[in-house]
Amino acid sequence: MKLSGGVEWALHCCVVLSAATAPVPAGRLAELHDVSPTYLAKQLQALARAGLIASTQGHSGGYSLTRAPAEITVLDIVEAVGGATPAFACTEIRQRGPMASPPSACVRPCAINRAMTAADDAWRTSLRAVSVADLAGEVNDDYDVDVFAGIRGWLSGPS
Amino acid sequence: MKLSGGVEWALHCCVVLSAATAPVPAGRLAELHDVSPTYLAKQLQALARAGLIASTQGHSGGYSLTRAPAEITVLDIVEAVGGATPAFACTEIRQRGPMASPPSACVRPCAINRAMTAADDAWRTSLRAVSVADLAGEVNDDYDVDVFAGIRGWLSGPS
DNA sequence: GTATCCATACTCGGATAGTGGTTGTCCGAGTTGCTGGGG
DNA sequence: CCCCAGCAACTCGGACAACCACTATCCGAGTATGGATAC
Repeated sequence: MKLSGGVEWALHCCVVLSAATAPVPAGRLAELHDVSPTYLAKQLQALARAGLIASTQGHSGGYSLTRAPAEITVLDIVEAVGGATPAFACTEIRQRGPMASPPSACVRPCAINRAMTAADDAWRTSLRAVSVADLAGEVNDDYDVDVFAGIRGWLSGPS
Repeated sequence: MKLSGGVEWALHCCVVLSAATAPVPAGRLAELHDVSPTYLAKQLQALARAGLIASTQGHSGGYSLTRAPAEITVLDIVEAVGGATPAFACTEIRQRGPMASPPSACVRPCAINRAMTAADDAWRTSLRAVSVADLAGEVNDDYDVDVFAGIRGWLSGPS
């Protein structure tokens, strides 16, 4: 039960992108967060494949959000990077072994599967309730200064 | 983002144990569910280490629940087998890189960590709301016959 | 007949290999912006 | 002065290894049962 560490990177990148005014290259994002540039590129590619961010090639290219920050939920990012398959996969144990239930009696998921799926839904619902815009607002509220103004300045700066 | 498959086995075993009247050996549980006996033993050991089930050694020994089925939640089992560490681990990215926040400004968790932790709490709350007794009741309601009477008979039967 | 002892077989428990997925890395394809020359 | 062709540098994208957790397995430690034996 472990979530891919790249999810955290992707979330931070999306928050930064929501404040950027121009496409940001993957290398610049990696430098800003002090993480492996090549591996971060992999996560950004996953986000691009999911349609959350768009890539601009060539000089002064990079990544930018495709939708308004308020229209991108944390769940979108987590599913794009970490995979959308539920954490729990029922293998239908009840249909195996000497006391196996006949398939005709297994029209609905078993009780264990229902409980795990309900928990998974609760998890997803909680993540769906938070948008990138919400995150950005909270980050700014946490500190007294305007963090994103500083980031914007650094992004447009040299090197 | 994948939950250990052994969690499903452990849940089924606990439901079966809630219906058993005598200790059940690990090998018998494995035969009932048609799974690897040695690997299932590992999961049962984890449950025993967590204090959810007790082992009786020697002839006619086996595993049995230590508490009433209503006092054992699904979360207890999931944490015992799959580990109790949260799925999301914040690495404090905000304190790294050229725009790092000073540690003095990081008294509370960052917004991303808060959102992920809230979702994790929702997941755990959902699992905590279901007990082994609830599962057993639902399983019986799903079928017309008394499933556990059959299982009890098979458990006391030969080979 | 009863109590004791012992051999047996059965149980769990931790230490030990194999495998898929996440982590980390690399180089090639494609596009943009700039520069220089020509009209 | 304006336009165009060429170049160079920068960007992403997918294909390629290394490490760790989950999967699967084995053999040793310990104990209750059952029977045989002595009283």
